[in-house]
Amino acid sequence: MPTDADARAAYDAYLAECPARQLLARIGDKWVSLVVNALADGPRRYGDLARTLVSVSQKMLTQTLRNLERDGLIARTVTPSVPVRVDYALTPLGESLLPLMRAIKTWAEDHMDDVLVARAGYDAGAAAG
Amino acid sequence: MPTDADARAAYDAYLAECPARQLLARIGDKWVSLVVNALADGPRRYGDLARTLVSVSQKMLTQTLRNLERDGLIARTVTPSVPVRVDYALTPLGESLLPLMRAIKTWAEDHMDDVLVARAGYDAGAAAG
DNA sequence: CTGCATCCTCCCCGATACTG
DNA sequence: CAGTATCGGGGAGGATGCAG
Repeated sequence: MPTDADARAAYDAYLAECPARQLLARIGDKWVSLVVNALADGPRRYGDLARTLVSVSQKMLTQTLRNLERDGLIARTVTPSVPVRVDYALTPLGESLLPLMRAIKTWAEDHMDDVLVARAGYDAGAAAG
Repeated sequence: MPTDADARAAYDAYLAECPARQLLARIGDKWVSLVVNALADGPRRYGDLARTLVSVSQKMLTQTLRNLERDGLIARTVTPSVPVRVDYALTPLGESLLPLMRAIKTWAEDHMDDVLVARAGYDAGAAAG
């Protein structure tokens, strides 16, 4: 009768369904925030995004775009010319995320210095003994 | 002259310093949000947190707490009794994070259903061809 | 130009055992 | 009670090659 394991499984299941956790898992992803921000000003082509997010690998960019498309946050438009042209744009749902991203940016700009100071102090203390 | 590699390194360095990215990396961490929420109502003991976040391993809980302490978001208080008692509490800086967490939760509750619908539709379309 | 498949590496995290 | 140290599996992610 592994009550412990049961409780853990139940909690894991709960976490997997928790909307806030799902959202955090999404936007916490390294490339998601960057892609969303890159699309904030309007649609962009795949290659354009790749050039903007210089250090993203092709694999991760595609994977990120697919996930965002799957979640209805961005729309993918294929223009069957030669060569093919693909545009990505924020959907209304994706745009509704922008204020939240701005709030996050604002907090970061307001308080990240404090965090850095705390971090430096903690490391100094650890180094000193 | 690998201009490409240079650009990537520069961009990586930029990202590493970007406050918003640092914040996202923090709160995007699976256990950080849960610990912060668990401490929102007041100080808690280590064992108490472990029991609340049922499925967290000792290692990850300690690691998460250390990181949050290092960043000045939570305070660690040791009471040298026998056995030792350790309390964790949000600092003012950590508390300033709560409105942001609430905003995230709000967005999630307002829009996560849409995301789930989009996801189901996408998967259905993929399955159907 | 856009994107998928494969291989391969690294590191995150869980499990376990031990300490003050 | 509150950690630290160590080992090993698994998954994330980069590099490369190929396709439409």
